Amino acid sequence: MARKRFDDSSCSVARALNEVGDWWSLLIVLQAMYGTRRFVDFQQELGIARNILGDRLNRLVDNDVLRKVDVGEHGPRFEYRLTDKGRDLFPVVIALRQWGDRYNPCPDQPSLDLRDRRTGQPIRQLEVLDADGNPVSVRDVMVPEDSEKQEPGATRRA
Amino acid sequence: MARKRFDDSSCSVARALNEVGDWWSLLIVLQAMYGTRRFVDFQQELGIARNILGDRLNRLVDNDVLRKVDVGEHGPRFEYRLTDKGRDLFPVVIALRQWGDRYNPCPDQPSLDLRDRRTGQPIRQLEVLDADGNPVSVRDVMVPEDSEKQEPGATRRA
DNA sequence: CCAATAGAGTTGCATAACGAAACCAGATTA
DNA sequence: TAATCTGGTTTCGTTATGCAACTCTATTGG
Repeated sequence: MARKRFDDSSCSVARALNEVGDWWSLLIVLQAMYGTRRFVDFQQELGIARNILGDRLNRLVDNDVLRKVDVGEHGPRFEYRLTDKGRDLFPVVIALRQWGDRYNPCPDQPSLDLRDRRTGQPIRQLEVLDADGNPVSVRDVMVPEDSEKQEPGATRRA
Repeated sequence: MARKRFDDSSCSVARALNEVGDWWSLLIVLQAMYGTRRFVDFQQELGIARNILGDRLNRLVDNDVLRKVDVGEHGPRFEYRLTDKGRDLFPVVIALRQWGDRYNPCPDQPSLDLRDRRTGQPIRQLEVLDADGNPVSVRDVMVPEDSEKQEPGATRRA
């Protein structure tokens, strides 16, 4: 049977995964953040099969994560560029990178050292904060009583 | 052919996706964060097929994201609980949730209102910050010259 | 004591998704 | 005119996924 989809799920995480939750989509977005824009470049840098790449690019364009731009002055040339929506996946990518660096560091290479281009400062560890700036862990989180109709089980431990 | 794997990829994002990058794993982790612990509960709350659930749970246990605990006082009873590694996926989940809330809000329901249990404060939007606390966007990021051997294309735009 | 029920899976089968390589088509270069 | 480049689509065989049915242990009800 087909993969299950979550377009109509009440859970926004599920809906997000619907768009970028497969094996390749987030890696394509990541590659786009590195500056890759053309079909062949995605194909070579990711080592993805071309049919899959075509399918994923189309889907990302459909979902407004990428924009397909015709830059063909001589011959067919297209570029896939991040939209604002795509660019806003940055925290997701960074969160995954930091998690991967922490728990699955590459044995023979140091972690990628990302820095702010202007200040030269390294990037801080992502933290979930409350409005006052206090760090919030999984266990600290709750859903107010009068708005817990969405997620099954959300009341118990949120 | 089988899905491509990235165990040995130099990219920590790819390695992270290797462990939680499929359709179900992150949703299982999310559900675990809500407090779900038993096989049947995961099955019912997620609507996942039992064989797939079994496979994913095993894989998450293998990867040390979940811990399988035998709580069988009378009859076989197991619980799948988050490890520290699993709990540290919290920022990833929150980042996805905020992205989903922003770009794919549920038409008929408000977004889940997560708050700090103690302070009652809502959770702040995740931001990527540099060491000084300045927000950093995709375009601001770079990789220092002497450490850019890891990711193809990382130099151009990081 | 026997039947029914629950928890935790496993097995079998059909279908959809994936991956590799071949193929196609317009435009450019040699 | 042939070879090449870009951007795909097609074909085909292998996996993965999903559903339903089945297993096995243990508890509960009568």
